[in-house]
Amino acid sequence: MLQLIENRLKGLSPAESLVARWILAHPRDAANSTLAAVAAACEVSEPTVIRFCRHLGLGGFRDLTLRLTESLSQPSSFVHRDVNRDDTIQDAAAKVMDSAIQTLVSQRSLLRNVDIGKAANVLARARQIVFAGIGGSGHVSDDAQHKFFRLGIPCSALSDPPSIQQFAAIAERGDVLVLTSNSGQWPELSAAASMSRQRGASVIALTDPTSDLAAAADIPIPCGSEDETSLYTPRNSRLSQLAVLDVLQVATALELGDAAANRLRRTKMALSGDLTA
Amino acid sequence: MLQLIENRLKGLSPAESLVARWILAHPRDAANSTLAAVAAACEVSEPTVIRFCRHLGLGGFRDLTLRLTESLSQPSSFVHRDVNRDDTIQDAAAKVMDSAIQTLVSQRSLLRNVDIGKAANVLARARQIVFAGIGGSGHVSDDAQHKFFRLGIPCSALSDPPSIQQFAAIAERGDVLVLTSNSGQWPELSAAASMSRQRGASVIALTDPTSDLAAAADIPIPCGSEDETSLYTPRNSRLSQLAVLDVLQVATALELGDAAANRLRRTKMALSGDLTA
DNA sequence: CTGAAGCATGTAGCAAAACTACAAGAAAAT
DNA sequence: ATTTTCTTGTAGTTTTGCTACATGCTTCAG
Repeated sequence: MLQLIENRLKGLSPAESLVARWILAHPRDAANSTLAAVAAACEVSEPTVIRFCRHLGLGGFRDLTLRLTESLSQPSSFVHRDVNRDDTIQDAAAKVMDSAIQTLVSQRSLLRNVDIGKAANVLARARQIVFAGIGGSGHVSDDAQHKFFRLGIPCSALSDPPSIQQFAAIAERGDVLVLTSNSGQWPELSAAASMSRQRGASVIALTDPTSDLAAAADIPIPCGSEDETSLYTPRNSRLSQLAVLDVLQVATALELGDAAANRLRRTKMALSGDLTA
Repeated sequence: MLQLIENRLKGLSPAESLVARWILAHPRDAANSTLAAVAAACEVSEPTVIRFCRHLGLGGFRDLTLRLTESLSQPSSFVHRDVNRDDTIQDAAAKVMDSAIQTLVSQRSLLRNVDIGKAANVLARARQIVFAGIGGSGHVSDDAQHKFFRLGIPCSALSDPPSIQQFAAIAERGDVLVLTSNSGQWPELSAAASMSRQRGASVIALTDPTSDLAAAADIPIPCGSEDETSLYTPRNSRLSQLAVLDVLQVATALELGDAAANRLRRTKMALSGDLTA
């Protein structure tokens, strides 16, 4: 959470960044204060504080205090520190692993406020699922397709804008489009989301909750909106995306019940050769 | 916190113990609800809920929600428990995330005994790097190729046995073959590793350290050897593989020094449009 | 240089939420 | 049976978070 605030710092207006800096300096106080107290301490008005919360993708001030206490209580053993050129190889390795772990830990708490059941419900009834993403997110989509087809649902994965737009043009009611994007700022993806919805398909978006894409989707799922600033930091958000898609797959399997369980069992057996016997 | 409530249970009046039991049964709901909602759910009056809070030594209802989110986010050390069909969607989601985190935590300690520097050294001097894997590991290879090319090293990714064997047949000194396999038991991969080495190429294998493939490689890197037994457990080892490849990429970048740093910087700028200006 | 448009910020008011005071009823003690 | 005490709910008060609107600043076209 604090990490998230720090990353967003430069994108905020003067008054709001005042709030951000005060919270970063007194996180413990902020978590236990009232809206009025925080506004007074920052010497800004109350609505400014609320607007600050909204810019972070939170529901309001109440949400902020909850998230703050949450992140303050988390173990700090895997806090992320950037790799720099003077690190030894072993230090760098530990840092990269730590940041990966930290990413998943934050994603875990992000998911607490998401209605996974709603997404699972839609996915379970899908006529077909199309996973789509550009660049690195394309590989995430491939992975998802490779995982969901085992539930017996027709699946495909698209990773270039022309294909994605073509699909949007022929999407039908019952189709589910799952879009993955780190920033959520590619206009092509938002356009595909809008057109698909217009044609009656459902759109799930794994992306920054404040992005255009999230706004264009039926079911936005906040995902890995963290930093990615440092030169040597890998794109950890894809790990979040993969893990969230795992969550969705498991949730969908539970929703589908025995039928899905049997298919999963048979796919496992296929690999160990038990089916041929 | 939940423990504390349980201890105090018998010392409470009837109406208050109603509240206590409801909170113990629905801690997550309680943390996100309002006083009125909790009172309604327990079928008691609002002051009763407040009195309950005071009996616990808390300041009020506000305090209760804070403390609850706090203790709920204290990850139960992310120990892995299998998802089963009776889990609620939210429970299943937490379990999936926990198992993903646990996988990375163990991978982190596995890496402590691996000479990353040796692998980075080989990679940094490579004429070309070929990433190869079958099935799910194929996507991991794609991701790696998509990441390493930014260092300026010629890279490709192969994900089917025929292609992999063809590459092994023409591998040369200076080429590096990075094989990824969960079990390390596909004979095709071990054969490709042996032939590549025989022809003077280096072979790095991300796999089970006791496997045939690990034995056939120059530099084996233990990776995600955990079992993936349960029906609903995702293949977490691929998260380990991705993270380890991140580590290798960062290590290689550090080994290459300024040249790689500049290339990384330019690839970042390309995305934000700064190069065209 | 002027005026319009858009953005940032604050003021005032509102609805809800949390909390308090008090009273009614039940159980226990005299 | 009467008083006392303890438990619980009702009604009211204060606080809190939030929204609608207005003001002022910046930016940019003409």
